[in-house]
Parts: sequence; structure tokens; C-alpha cells
Amino acid sequence: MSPKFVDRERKTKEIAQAALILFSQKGYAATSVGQIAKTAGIGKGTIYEYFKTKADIFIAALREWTDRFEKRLRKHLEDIENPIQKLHAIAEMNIELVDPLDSATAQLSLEFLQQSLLENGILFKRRYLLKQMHAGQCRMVADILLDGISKGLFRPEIARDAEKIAINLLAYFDGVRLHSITSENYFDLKEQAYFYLNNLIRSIQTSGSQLQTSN
Amino acid sequence: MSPKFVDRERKTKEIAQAALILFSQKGYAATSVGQIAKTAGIGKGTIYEYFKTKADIFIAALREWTDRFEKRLRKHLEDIENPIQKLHAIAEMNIELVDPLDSATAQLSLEFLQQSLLENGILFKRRYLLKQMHAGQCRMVADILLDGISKGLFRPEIARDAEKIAINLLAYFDGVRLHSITSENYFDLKEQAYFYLNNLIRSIQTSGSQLQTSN
DNA sequence: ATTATGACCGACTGATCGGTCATAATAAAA
DNA sequence: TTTTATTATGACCGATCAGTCGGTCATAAT
Repeated sequence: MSPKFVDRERKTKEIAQAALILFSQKGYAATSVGQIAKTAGIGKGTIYEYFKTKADIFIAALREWTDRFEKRLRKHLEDIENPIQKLHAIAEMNIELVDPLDSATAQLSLEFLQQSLLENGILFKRRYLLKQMHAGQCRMVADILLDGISKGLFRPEIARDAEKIAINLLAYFDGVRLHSITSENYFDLKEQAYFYLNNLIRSIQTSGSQLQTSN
Repeated sequence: MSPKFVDRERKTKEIAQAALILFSQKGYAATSVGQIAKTAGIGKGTIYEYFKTKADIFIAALREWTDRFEKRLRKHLEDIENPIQKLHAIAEMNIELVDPLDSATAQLSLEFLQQSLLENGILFKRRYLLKQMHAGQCRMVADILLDGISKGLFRPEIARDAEKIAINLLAYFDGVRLHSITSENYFDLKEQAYFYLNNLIRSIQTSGSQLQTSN
């Protein structure tokens, strides 16, 4: 049945995907390599043909996750021209991320943070991963802002603060997402997101513009 | 009828405090009961004279932590009359919390979140603790807003949205605090906080504008 | 048919952990 | 001093885990 040569890259990815599910459900510490193997439908020993340590599995799973996230974000934005609508789209994606079906994302990002911050965490020596991810998203938002300026929607004075505003926005969405999950959606995340976003847009847009309504 | 006198309550607290340090440094899973005992300067068995399980130690440590937090917040606010200044004080306390000396708080709150969200987490069945804490802070902020309305500083129409706005503010500060820690303070937290806060205040205070969110 | 090799596996190992328990220490009471 | 109830302890236990290893299997090359 088994071919002599296997697509190792593909299989590595499969294992990482299986691990991703477990890590997001149970966290890193409570997920055993045996369970990962079982979920992936292979023997435990085989795991170690593809990964040196459990920590390596975690890192691969994380990369899998961030890749999907990036891809999704880009897809969400690619067809939109208007910078304000782009900001709305980002808000919407953050809202989607709280979907129970997707709550894995939140738990993963908690694990990600924790492993980066704890002195004995898997990622303590690799915090650049965290920064990389933030920096990527930050630049994306900053570019939207700059685009908005060049299109006359946002005030030119904010150009040098674009990055700061981007950080502000991303930080807000991270926070509200966490609150939404921990509160089990007792508040209206959409309403919250738009309250923030509209306050923000109002403070950066050129006088005379009107609010956009969005789905 | 009292052969040996020990202040059990005090000792329980001592153990919880020792545990608090370790949990915030290494996380729950990586902290062993033996280490807690050692840190507290007692034998491992003694721990179990005061706590039934490791999870109970964690919960006690958490309570210790939230108590301090509450006390600190109240002290920060008690001498301030002006609601806008009170909001500023809350911002300032959030800034203080990122102090490296205090980064334990961030890690503790991550662990708190995670143990509440993971299905096998210690607090999964006790998520009301998380909600309690949020609700307490939320009410505190909402009260400031209502006070501001009664003092003619904020628009009366926001009264019924006070809680929502409070959530918005707390979510923002949680988010920006996390970002600040993970980014190792590469951005100016104070600037960020005030950018948010000023946008918010501008949108709720009486002078001038109307404008409620579309959507 | 024989051999070589990549892929796969699960029993095993050494170590750690949470929690228990028999015993010792302590200090008030008799 | 002796008694007695309480408090303290660390050796100990069963469970679990990450990682290893000897060996099997299926295919490809000869």
C-alpha cells in the first residue's frame, strides 16, 4: 500500500494540521505526542521521522495557522478598492474569527502569546515570530491608511502616525476579540467593533466625508 | 482544646502568594506542587493540609491576584472627582501594568484566560470567575460614564450605551496592553492609550457633535 | 527471487508529577 | 511528666509523558 517514496512535505503538513486541532482544543501542555499521532492516523514513532521534538510540531502548527490567517486576510481585502471599506473588511474578519467554529484561533493565539512570554515557553527564544506576525499586519493596515490619504479620504497629517494608528486598531481588535470570547458573546461584537472603528475613522478622515454603511 | 496554634488562613495565603509567583513565571502546567512547597519554605505534604488539589492552589492564587488588582484600581480612583480624569487614571493604571516588574500580571491574565477557555482547563467549569472580574470592572467604568452624564460632561443619550462603551474601553486596554508586552514596548503605550481615549471622549462628550454609528 | 531501503510502528525507558500516608514533631492540657 | 489533638513531612505510588529503538513491511532495483 505505502509507496516507497512519500511526499514528506505534505505529510509534515498533515501532522501539523492534526496537531493544530489538538493544540487549539487542549493547549500545548495537555496535548501528548501520542494523541497527535492518533489524530493524524499514524504511529507515534512516525511522528519523530518528521519532527525532532514536540516543540517543533508546535512551531510547524503555528506556521500552518499564521499562513492560513494571512491568506484569508489577503483574500478578504483583494477585491476592495476603498480604504474605508478595507478597514471595515478588517473589522469584519475579526468578527468572523470569534465564530465558535473558529474559536480555535483565539485559543491558539493565547497559547502563542503564552509560549512567547513565559520564560520557559517554547517560543521564548523565538519571539521574533510574534513580532513578525504583528509587523506584517501592522504594515498592511498602515498601507491602507496611506492609500486613504493619497485618495483624499484621510487627512495628510496622519501620514507619519500611520503605523501608530495601525497598532491602535490591531490592538483594539485583539482586545475586543478576547473579551468577546471570554464573555461568550454576551455583547454585540459587531456593534463594538464599529463603535471603535467609526470613532477612529471620524478622527482621521478629511472634513466633509460621510460615513460608509457596510454590510 | 487547642493543642497547637496555627493561623491557617494566613498560611493559606502565604502558600497562595508563593504559588502566584511561580505560576506567573512558568505557567500552571510547568509549575509543580513540590516547587510551590519549596518556594513557600514548607514540605510538599503540608501543601495538602491547606489545599485539596493543585487546581485549588491556582484558584486561590488567582483570587489573591484579582484582590490586589481591585484594591489598586480603587485606590487609583478614590481621590478623583472629575469623570474624565477618572478615565485618564484608568488609562494610566493600564500603562503602569506593563511595567516589566509587573509583567507577571500579563502572564497571569493569559493563564487565567487560557484555563477558562480550554475545554480541559482548570477554570473551564468556573468561567464565572472571569465574567465576575470583567463585570466588576465594566460596572466601574459604566458608573464613571453615568456620573459624567449627570455632571453634564457626557451626552445623556449615551446613558443606555454606558455598559457597551465600558466594554469597548476595557477591551481596548486589554488589547493594547498585550500588544505592548509582546512587542517589548517598541511603541509608546501612553501615546496609544491617549489616542484611543481622546477619540472616545470626543465622541461621547457634550460639546458640539452628535453622530451615532451607522449600521 | 533476492536484496536494499524508505516508511512505519508500538513497546520500552527514564524521568516527572500530583497526590497519599505512615510517622514525627509540636505544644497545650492534664 | 504524660497525654492528646493538631500540624508537618518526605518517602512512596501509580500514572503519564517525551523520546528511543529494534524490528516489520512494502516496494523498487537488481
